[in-house]
Order: sequence, then C-alpha cells, then structure tokens
Amino acid sequence: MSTRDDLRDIALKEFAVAGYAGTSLQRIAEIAGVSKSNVLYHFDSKEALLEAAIGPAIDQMAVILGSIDESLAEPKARRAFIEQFVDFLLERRLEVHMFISQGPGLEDVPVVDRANALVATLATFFSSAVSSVEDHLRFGVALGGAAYVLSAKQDPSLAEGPFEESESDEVRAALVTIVSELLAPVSVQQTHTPAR
Amino acid sequence: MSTRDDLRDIALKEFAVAGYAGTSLQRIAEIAGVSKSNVLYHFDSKEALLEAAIGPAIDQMAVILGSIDESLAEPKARRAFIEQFVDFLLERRLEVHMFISQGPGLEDVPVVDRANALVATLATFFSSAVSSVEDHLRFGVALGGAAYVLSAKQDPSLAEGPFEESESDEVRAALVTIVSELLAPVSVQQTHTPAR
DNA sequence: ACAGCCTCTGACCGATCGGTCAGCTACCTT
DNA sequence: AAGGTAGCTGACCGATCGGTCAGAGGCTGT
Repeated sequence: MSTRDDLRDIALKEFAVAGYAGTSLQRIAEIAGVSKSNVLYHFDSKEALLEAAIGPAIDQMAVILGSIDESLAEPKARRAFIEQFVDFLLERRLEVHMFISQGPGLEDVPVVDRANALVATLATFFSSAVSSVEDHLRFGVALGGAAYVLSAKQDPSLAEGPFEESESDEVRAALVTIVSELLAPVSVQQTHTPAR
Repeated sequence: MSTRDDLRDIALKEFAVAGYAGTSLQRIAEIAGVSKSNVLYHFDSKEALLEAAIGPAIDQMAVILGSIDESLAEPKARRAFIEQFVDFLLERRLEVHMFISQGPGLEDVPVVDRANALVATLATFFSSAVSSVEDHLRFGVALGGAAYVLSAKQDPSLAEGPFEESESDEVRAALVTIVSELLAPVSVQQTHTPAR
C-alpha cells in the first residue's frame, strides 16, 4: 500500500473517531510514521485530505442513488435497494458515521455539501413533501440508527477490517430486516421529482 | 439569565454542531458578547464547561435509569419507559446528539465516561448477553436513530426552543410508535445481571 | 555522468489554541 | 469613607495549529 493510501485510511479513521477539527495533521503523520510535511506533500491541504478520505464513499452513494428509479414502490425493488443500501453502510461505515455526526458544522466544505445533497435526494424518494411526519422520522431513524449502530459496535478498536467473518452475515441480515421493517409503512412518491 | 447560564447554553449548542474540539473558547465568548477571559472566569477550563453543559442531562438520564426496575418485561411498564425515554430525547436532544456522535474520542473526560456507562447499563436492560445480534442492533438503531433524527431535523438553525408547538406532539407520538415497534421483539432479561 | 523527477524531511511562518494574571469597575457591608 | 467581593477585561504565555519552502536522497532515462 502506498504512503498516500496509508495517509488516507488513517485520516479517515481519525476523522471518524476524533472529528475533523479534533484531528491534527501532526497526529496523522505520527500514526503513519512520516513527517507532517509529507502529509502536505501528498495532499494539498487538510481539506483535500478530507475529500480524498470520504469522496469515494460519496461517489459510491451517488451511483446507488442513480440506479434506483421510480419503481421503488414495488416491494421487490424496494427490498433490493435496502439490501444494496445496507451493504453500502457496512462497507463505508466510517465515512457514513463521519457524515452523520459531523455533516452539519462541516458546511462550506464542498464534498460534505455534495453528501448532504445526496441524503436530501434519498429522503425525497422515501418521503416526499406530502408524506407524514412519522414517515420522515422513520426514514431518519433508519438511516441514522443504522449508521450509529455500525460505528458504535466496534467502539474502542474501530478495527480496520470488516466485522468478524462469522458475524458479518448475521449483522447484514438483521439490519436488512430492521430497515425493511422501519420503511415498510412508508409510501413512496413515484410521480415527478418533488418541487423542492 | 445569568452570564454563566448564557455561556453554558451557547457552549452546548456549539459543541453539538461544531464538535468539542472544533469549538474555541474565543468563539463562545464572541457569541455571548463577552471576553474569553470571562468564560474562564465562570468555568475553570474548557473541560469544566463541557461538564457543566452536558452534566445535567446525564444526571437526568441516571434518574430515568434508576426508576426502571426489572418489571420492564411487562408491556405496560415498557411502554411507559419508552415514553419517558422519548421525552428525554426530545428535551435533551443537543446533549444526546453530542454524546452519540462524539462519545468515542472524548474518552478520559470523566463526564463522558459516566454517560458511556449509563448507555451500557441501558443496553443490558434491553439485550443481555444471551440475546441475539438482531436484538442488539434493534436497541442501537432505536437509540442512535432517534437521537440522530432529532438533531438533524432542525439542522441549520438548531433553534433554542423546542419544536413548534403544533409539531412537537406529533413528533413525540410518532417516535414512541417507532421505538416501540423497534423494541417490541426484544426479549428482556429479568433474572440476574448477565455473566459477562 | 548528469539531469530530472518523485518522495520525503526539518526549519520556519503567522495565526490561533487553552489558560494565567494584574487590575479595573460597580456594588455591598461595616 | 474604607474595605471586600463579584464580574469582567486586555495583555500576555507556551504550545500547537495548518501551511510554506529549500533542499536532501534515491531512482530512471539519456
């Protein structure tokens, strides 16, 4: 693995656990065993490092959202989307946790604004302007709850690899069940894209 | 309202939205319209300000947890607890959001460790060692999801007062429904404290 | 052998961090 | 009137922040 990739991975982990503002370039450099200057050689700025760390996850999220069309009202399509979404949460739990917990307060960082826009898009799919307050809450609980539980599970270690092999499948299945349950009563608006 | 209370409230809001590390005493002082020295006159240190900001919420949480006994298995008692818990989330959403999103990474801050211990206690009530992975996830999704959705709802403003009067009741009722739904299948262990 | 590039470092920069300190003002007590 | 105390401020401290810069060392192509 290249030094650049090392730095990106370390930065992502530190940003997720200690926060963007709470993580210094010096600390990232020390963990990686390089100088702070070297961090700024590979990345133009701290903000550029943040973009490199969470950008791929946002790109991936955009692809997932682009693949869903208005057929989301059909139970089968919806189930497939939820599975895809849970897989995304499992694979990118650090990035998602970062965005969930630090999304506000990291405004005017371009890559974060892009992520905010994506979540807004996703929300309109599941609960448009005409849906009830409860539907909004269901969507939020599903997204925020799944993101929280994944980041909180391996709290102190925040291990690098995915979950234990044996546990991973069980977690995935349970999450799909829970999220499906949460979103089941939500009616999907499949007409036009909402006005706002 | 005294200057001290002003500072505590401002600090809580800023800590919640920008993070503890991302909020400077200078900024808190500017918002309050006082000098930074004055902040450190009312609070011995930044950490003391954090404790003053979230301590009351943790005390309140401890009281709630102390009031529940092992009768939580009965549906009526469980429902009452969920309502009490949702009310707590509504009243203390800033503190809860702070703890949820910054709990790890704020270790060795005494007041945060106390909050962590409380959540662990709560978790053992709902899902002991013998319960399934899905039960653990259900509990986590309910807690983290409810906390996220409440902090995310009023994103930019992060208004001081509670929700709009008309909307507040609806949000409360919906949250009680959703959390009850999430926790319904979870079997409560009411024998002894789990072995591990 | 030399030139050029990539990787990387230490020294250094101004700004800001949390925190200390001496002292000012206003008010209360005797 | 004198003294004490609570509330507050500006000047200042060392440490650390993100970021710049000149240059060292290694590797490749000529």
